[in-house]
Amino acid sequence: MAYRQTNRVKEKLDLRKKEIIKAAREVFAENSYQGTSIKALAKKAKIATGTFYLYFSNKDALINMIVDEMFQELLKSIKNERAKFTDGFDKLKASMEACIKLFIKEKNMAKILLVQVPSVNNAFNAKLVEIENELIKLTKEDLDELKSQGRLPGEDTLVSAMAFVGSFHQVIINWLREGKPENLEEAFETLMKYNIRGLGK
Amino acid sequence: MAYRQTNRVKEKLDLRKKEIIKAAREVFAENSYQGTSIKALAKKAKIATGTFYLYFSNKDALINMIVDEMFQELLKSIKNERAKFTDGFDKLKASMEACIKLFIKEKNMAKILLVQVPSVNNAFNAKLVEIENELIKLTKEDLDELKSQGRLPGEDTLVSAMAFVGSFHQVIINWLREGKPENLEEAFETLMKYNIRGLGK
DNA sequence: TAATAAAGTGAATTGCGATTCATTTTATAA
DNA sequence: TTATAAAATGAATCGCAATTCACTTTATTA
Repeated sequence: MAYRQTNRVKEKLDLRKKEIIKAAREVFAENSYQGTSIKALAKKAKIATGTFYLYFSNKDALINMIVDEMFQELLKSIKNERAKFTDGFDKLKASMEACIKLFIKEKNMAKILLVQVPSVNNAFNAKLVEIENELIKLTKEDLDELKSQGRLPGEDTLVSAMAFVGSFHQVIINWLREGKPENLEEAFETLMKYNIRGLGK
Repeated sequence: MAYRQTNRVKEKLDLRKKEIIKAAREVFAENSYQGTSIKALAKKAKIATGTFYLYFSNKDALINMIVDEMFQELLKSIKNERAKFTDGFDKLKASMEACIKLFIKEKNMAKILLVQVPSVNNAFNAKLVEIENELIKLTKEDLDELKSQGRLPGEDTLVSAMAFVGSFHQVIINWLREGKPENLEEAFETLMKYNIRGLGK
């Protein structure tokens, strides 16, 4: 016998896998998921097309991994920021601020996630919807808590949560798509005011 | 010479074209635009696949015609309802009510337009974005008018308009996707209250 | 009713991009 | 240094769906 994968090689492979993901994020953001062939992706990642399949079973596996990573990062960031507050309104604000900050930091990633929203395949679409619904659910929990404290009017918190998340979604989408509003952080302040009033504080 | 298209035939062709569009709306709503082949569409429309190309130059031409029709219907409906009012807030409410009513009436259509949002091709995507932006623009005009009357705080009306439209968008999307909220008309009332407060009336 | 043109048909073609695979290169260990 | 297994390569294959086209059917008019 002669050859057992050594640590040095393992690290090299790990690195290369990360490079492929990085390249994928870039080309997917430039073109779209659908619009980029494995060939083009491979070119960007500086590997042969066949090599791609040594790292991912297929194109879907790749996009799923990317979306999962994004989702995890988003949730982690939200949880981190929320932990700093106890008041319901503060937590709500912290959540959305975490989103905004992450999107600013990872604009490319956000484009894939939010702008391209490709109906690519059911599994992928379902994942995006799941993320959105998770955010709505988290928001609804905050609203229910505030409502139980008598700090919000007795309206349907599900609809309010959707309105809340939807308003952010729309502004972020437009910012990603056409750069309007120019300053997302500034828009965030307006948006928060809008929604806090909307909730009926 | 022998044969000139007669009126009877012209009408038959017109009818068939409409049937194809109707069938397309149905299958696109069931599966997606991308997910339905011309063959499947033809089957639904009870024509041969080749016949499709006698009516449309290609698949894109079809979806563009459908989206255009939807857009026209939506704008017409909005304008109709708005014309009944002069007060800014009333016009705003009338616009959104017109949207909601049309979406309820044309749920299938709405699914294609809003849920599938396929990144299919740039031209198509651009059209969807255009529709959304048009709505935001119309809303912004209303807000600017209200602002000039001193009936709204001095915040960025573009961001407010996006928040307004986005909140509706989100609720409608969720209603289409998973049937929550169950009663869209009821949600509409909550949403209007939310947004009127949000605007800072 | 016969000649002709429009309308319709669906199997065959085409094109495109994901995936495979025979071959080459690189890394490991005896 | 050599034998062997892993990793990489990219041209060839495969599959799928849009589009075409040779042929059939239907409608019109002389």
